[in-house]
Amino acid sequence: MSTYSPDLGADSIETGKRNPGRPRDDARRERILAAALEIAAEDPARVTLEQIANLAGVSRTTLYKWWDGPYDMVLEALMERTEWSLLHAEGTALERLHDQLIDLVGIMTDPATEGPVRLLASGAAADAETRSRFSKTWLGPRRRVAARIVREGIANGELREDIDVDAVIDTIFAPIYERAFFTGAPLSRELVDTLIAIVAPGISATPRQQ
Amino acid sequence: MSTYSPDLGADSIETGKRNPGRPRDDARRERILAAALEIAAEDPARVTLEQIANLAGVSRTTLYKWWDGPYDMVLEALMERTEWSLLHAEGTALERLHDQLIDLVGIMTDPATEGPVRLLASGAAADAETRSRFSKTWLGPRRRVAARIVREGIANGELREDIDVDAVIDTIFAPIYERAFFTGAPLSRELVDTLIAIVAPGISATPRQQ
DNA sequence: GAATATGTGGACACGTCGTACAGTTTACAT
DNA sequence: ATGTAAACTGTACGACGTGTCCACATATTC
Repeated sequence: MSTYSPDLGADSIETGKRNPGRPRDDARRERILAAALEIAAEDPARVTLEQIANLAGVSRTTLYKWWDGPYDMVLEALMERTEWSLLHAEGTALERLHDQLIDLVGIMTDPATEGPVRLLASGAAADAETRSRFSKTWLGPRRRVAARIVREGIANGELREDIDVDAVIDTIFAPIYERAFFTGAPLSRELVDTLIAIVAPGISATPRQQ
Repeated sequence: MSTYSPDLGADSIETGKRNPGRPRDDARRERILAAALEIAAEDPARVTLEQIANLAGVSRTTLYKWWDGPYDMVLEALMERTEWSLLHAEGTALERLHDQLIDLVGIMTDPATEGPVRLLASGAAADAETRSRFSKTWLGPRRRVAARIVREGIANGELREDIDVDAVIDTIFAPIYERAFFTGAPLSRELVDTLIAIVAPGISATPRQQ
């Protein structure tokens, strides 16, 4: 039900008015999200409402009030801790795509975020509704940044005009996910270099000859 | 524990001897695998030992004897029904890779196999041991076929000598899986064409100019 | 103090899991 | 025929997570 819940029960900034009743304890909320993320990082199989409630020192009932379930909590927690990866740097389109891939490799390599993302992906693969949630919330923002980079590259003549933006993004991002989720093959900066090198000639307006 | 169990309890071909005791009922085994696959296709959330046992008209105890759990059964059943996709056709390396991609799209589009593969992928993303099982049993054979095609392409001068075979395979296969499992974006022959077109200039020995 | 919303803790029925065990069925061997 | 061995059945059990309910305590506003 809740997706983000930014400042529920807290002051309404515009009106300066408070809702009647006991306000939501924000420290509690953060403890809960931290607990969910920590358990997801250590052992995805142990991500359960009971375990999260225990680790956060909170009643299980409270979790039901604010979240749909463990998936919901991990998604919300992860989003807050990976906002940094949505900033885009300077340079050519290929360089900026390269940087974004490096960020993704960083997330999938960091023990604190690797497990949680795996858990989310697992849910997405299994259930259609969860899949659209994962797609919208996790993949969406990243794909939008990449799409913007590609379109700017097309506009300034660096990239070909006739490329399929979505397919290009798939081509460079999907291998990272496949390795992390399915093959278990290592992720590295070299891999990112290689992926970009494979795709570059096919999307550059003036393909390099060699 | 069991991965394939080809002819346990049946005649040992070499010796012509039978193990003592009641032989395994093969019809029963097939009913069980069919049931597992059918439920996985219809509703992955309902893939449970009890449901499979009921649909197959079999005792739950029997399932424990031969398989580790539902995952095991679906994997075994799916492998038997997708053997056809491991045959490789004729043509240039790019054409053969194209055909293999089409086969994969076929599997991920067929309602009978789409759900099961999703279930397997979901388990792989969540658990390390399951991941290596999925990688070895499902992805492995497909990647080996693709790797062979790429290496032959290199050998006969169609493809560049300095390409990273694994990375190339990732680049064209991973987008199919990402769409099926995560974004929910449609799979089509056109997508396969597009993917090949993006990668082709980067791996061809004599890149096409346009 | 009254009203209101958050948070607690215990209880319940439900479903799945993994294991155990006694009993039956089906084959082979003598 | 009788015995042996392994497949298969049916049932039961404890453990665990889920989802929901309810009475009660706590914090804040009006």
